[in-house]
Amino acid sequence: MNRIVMHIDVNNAFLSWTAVYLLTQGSKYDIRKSYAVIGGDESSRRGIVLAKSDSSKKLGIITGETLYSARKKCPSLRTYPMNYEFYQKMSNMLFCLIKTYSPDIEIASIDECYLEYTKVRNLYGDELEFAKKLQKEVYEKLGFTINIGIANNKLCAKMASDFTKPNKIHTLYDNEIKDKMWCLPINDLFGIGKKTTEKLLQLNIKTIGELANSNRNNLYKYFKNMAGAMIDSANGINNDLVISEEVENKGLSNEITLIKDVSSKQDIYPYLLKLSEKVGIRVRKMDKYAYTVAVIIKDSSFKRRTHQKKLVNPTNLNNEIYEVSKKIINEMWNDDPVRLIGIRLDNLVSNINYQTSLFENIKIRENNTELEKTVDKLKEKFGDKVIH
DNA sequence: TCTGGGGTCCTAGGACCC
DNA sequence: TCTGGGGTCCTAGGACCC
Repeated sequence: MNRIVMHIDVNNAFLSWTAVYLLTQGSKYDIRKSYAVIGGDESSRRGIVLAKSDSSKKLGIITGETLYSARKKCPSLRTYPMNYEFYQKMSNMLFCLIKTYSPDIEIASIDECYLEYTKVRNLYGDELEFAKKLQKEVYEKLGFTINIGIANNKLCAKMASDFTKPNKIHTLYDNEIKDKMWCLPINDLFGIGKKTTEKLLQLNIKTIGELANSNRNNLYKYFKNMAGAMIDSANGINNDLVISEEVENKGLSNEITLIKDVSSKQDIYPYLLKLSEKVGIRVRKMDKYAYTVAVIIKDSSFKRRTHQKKLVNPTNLNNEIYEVSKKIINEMWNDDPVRLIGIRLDNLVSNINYQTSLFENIKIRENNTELEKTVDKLKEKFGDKVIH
């Protein structure tokens, strides 16, 4: 029997969820039916479109563009702020509902997941009928619409859920790939972004079909090891499994766009301190230690740079992260204006094997970790200001 | 009052070792 | 006396995704 995989995707997730939120707050007005977007805060230089309604989309507004530019396309545009906590709640409710049918789902992001249907087909029958029922149930219980893609593997299911929106179900079985996918422009293929699209167009490869039938050796010259994977994708070939266990993050980062460009060490240090605390809390919560600390900066022309340091002994202490990040910024930065600053922790491990520390030092560090964890809990309970 | 924040994976070069 | 080849680790940057 053929494998059956579904990809389930919330339509305009952030905007739909804010619409649901406003309706539960008694609003009589559904922002999904108007010229609306979810946008960042312009006064703190985060003014971009994060999600848009279908009518905004029809006017050419795209995710990622500035609100300034979106407003030029639609002067009457209404913008709403993010409500991340509520989004997380809606996301959890959606996945819980889907899990009542099968535990075999992979959460791919806050608003999409894969469902391995092969094993439960005996239970629920025809996949198309099942998808219709699921779609209806989600709308009735949670108040928003989803797209469902049905195919014989993850990639094709993902492609299918993206065909037309909203509230649609599409199939892209192996025998439909030529008809339904090969006519699409090359940038519609999952994994092909802006840069690769530009290169492919230069080679006169414009559609997924043209990529599917390209010469492997020829493409190898331009894309190296990527070439084979690209051609396979274009042919709808994909063997990825639906992985239901939650995989732990490989690393974690926090970054912040500054209200104003900063060009002195003294002004950047307080941000580094704040970020050290933020990533510190997160890594301690995971019960992990980081071997690598990286500092990320974005300059006034939006060029990103990173520098990192590998530690002899991994850490999860605010103060150690802060001291290392100060060292890094001093090495990498000569006070040119900076727009964004971030800290990333990588090479996370669960256990510490101290290479150089004496027993007493280990004791002290373990005590510090315990102390900081206690502070984390107090802050969580009573707010940031409880301890100075 | 122009351009977010959080991730993943891959590549290429240099250092170092045998 | 005149330069191989393979492997690993580390670093910086790029591409992509939501």
